[in-house]
Amino acid sequence: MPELPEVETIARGVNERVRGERIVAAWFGSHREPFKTPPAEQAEQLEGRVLLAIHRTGKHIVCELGPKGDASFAASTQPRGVESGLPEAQWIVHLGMTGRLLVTDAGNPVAAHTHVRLTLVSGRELRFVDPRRFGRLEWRDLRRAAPFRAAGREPLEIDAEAFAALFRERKLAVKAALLNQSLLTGVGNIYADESLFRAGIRPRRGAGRLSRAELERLRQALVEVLEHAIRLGGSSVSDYVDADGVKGFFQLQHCVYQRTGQPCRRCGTAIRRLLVGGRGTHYCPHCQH
DNA sequence: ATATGGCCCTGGTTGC
DNA sequence: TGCAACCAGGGCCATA
Repeated sequence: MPELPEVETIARGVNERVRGERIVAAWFGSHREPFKTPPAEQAEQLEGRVLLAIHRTGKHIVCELGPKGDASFAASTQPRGVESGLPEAQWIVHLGMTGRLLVTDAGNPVAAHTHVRLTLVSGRELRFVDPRRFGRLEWRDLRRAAPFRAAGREPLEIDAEAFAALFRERKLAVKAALLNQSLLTGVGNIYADESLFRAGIRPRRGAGRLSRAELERLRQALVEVLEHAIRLGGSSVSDYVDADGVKGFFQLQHCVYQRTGQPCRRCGTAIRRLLVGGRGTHYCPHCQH
């Protein structure tokens, strides 16, 4: 399930590969996809624009797009990477649980559940594949709307004071608070469990009942876990792969996530599993208090 | 206002 | 061996 480190890895990979390329054709295959913008409008708008940059905000991939140009003409006259200028629109991709954004040669076989194919000047394609269709695709015209902003704060940027304020007075479990995207953006089930383990805090503790020291431990644990995972290319559980189809390696570092019954790496106690806010939750009963 | 639980959707795993 | 029930959970929505 792509969370902040996986989305960061994918956004970086896609950016390196397609930045500066012009989209010459856009194909949207499924009309059952919960598109935030009608698929026909997205396809029509994407065609002819240059991908200026691709980056991550929370769990969202934001593609910055230049003004419309003549796709067929541009193909032969615009060297790759020379385009500049301010973005005129954004294409927002949320991968949901099983979404993938892949860069591939146009001739390569099209995987099942491929919902979008963007043909690029170079002959390659940017493809959106999502078996469970929990992903979301949105078009934003920057001439009429503000740039995309996630509701919650970035865990890698928030300072100790603001972090503590997010949890103050809250009655819900600290794990549920970590997963709430309107508080923090980008944290999902894996990194919530792993950061709580690293901070030594039980997932069912009330968010508002944590001491200031515990909250600061949690914030630091979150930063360390997320940055470590980014360095390793994310966690490959289920079928996650990056823009090149390469797996990440952080799953090998997991201390608690999906390790129910296995010995804690620190103390040897069997890892326990329970349900918090309807999500499978893993913790060490000895190391976490 | 905050918090909770159901729903969507498919593939992999489990159980009979 | 085969097939059905079950589980995975991010975000959104209705409800308390």
